[in-house]
Amino acid sequence: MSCSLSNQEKILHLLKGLNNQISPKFERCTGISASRYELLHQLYETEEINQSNLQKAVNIDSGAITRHLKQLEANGMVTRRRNPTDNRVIFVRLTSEGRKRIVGYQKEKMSFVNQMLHDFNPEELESLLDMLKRMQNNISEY
Amino acid sequence: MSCSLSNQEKILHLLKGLNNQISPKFERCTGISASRYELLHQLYETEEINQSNLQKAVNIDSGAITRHLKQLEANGMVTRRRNPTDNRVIFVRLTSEGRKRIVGYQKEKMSFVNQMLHDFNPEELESLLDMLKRMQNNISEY
DNA sequence: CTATATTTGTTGATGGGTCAATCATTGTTT
DNA sequence: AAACAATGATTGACCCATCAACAAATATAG
Repeated sequence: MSCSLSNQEKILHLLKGLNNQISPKFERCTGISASRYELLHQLYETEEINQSNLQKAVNIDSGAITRHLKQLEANGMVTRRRNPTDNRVIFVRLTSEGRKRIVGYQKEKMSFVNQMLHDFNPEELESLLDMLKRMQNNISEY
Repeated sequence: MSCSLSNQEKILHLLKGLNNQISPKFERCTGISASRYELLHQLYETEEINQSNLQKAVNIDSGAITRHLKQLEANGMVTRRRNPTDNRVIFVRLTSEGRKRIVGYQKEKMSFVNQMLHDFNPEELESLLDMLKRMQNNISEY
């Protein structure tokens, strides 16, 4: 990119490019997409959860949540059942197969993220975390 | 996301979530997608350029470059012509209409990015830039 | 009790990226 | 000159997100 860009513009450009690199490399490294991984990870930590809360945790569209879960269900990684006391709600849980598979994904994911941040010290990690949160907060208000 | 995540994992989650927020909001704010904007901006700064160099500047797949340019061409924003001395190469330039429109996009884009980073001081901007570059470099080697 | 509002989840359409295969053209090697 | 390699661009397939519309169920207001 041209030198005529401000730092703010460069930051935007880098965020976009970084994400475009992360997506396919994460999937190649771990064998699963980032959103699928997050869904499974959330289910690993919570015995059972409804789709609405999963959606809030993973932070993507509810339509996308449904599609992911349907495919994970077809793959035998999760099960879904309707809440008998509120038929709007669908509960989701990991199958034992899913519980087994998440362990390998976690290792690969840690490997990937540690590589990405291998030369960051703890202060930098805290600082980066803070800045990312602030940016997210700043554009939430848009 | 659960408190059981390390800072590295939180950073990855935030990067992903941030980008998912930036994409639609950038487009809503400016009226054009981020990649289209970058393509047009690159053409604004260079009288004429081939697609291969555009692809390097904007950092997306050459197939995506072709698709974007074909639509921009259909919209009357750019023109494309084959290099008479090397028939593999296609040159692209902004039309006068495109040149006119980019100005408005630039203003809106600056508005968007200034909002996103409104509470960052110059040291933080430099620091963030440096960290994003290092992450990009770290995963390039993956 | 009825009407209205809200919530949860589903589906279709769309846009944007990657991956891979392909074609045409040019460059390099033998 | 011919064979092979590399380059630039195109296209198809696929994945993933958003947006919007919708249906069913529950909650709330009157």
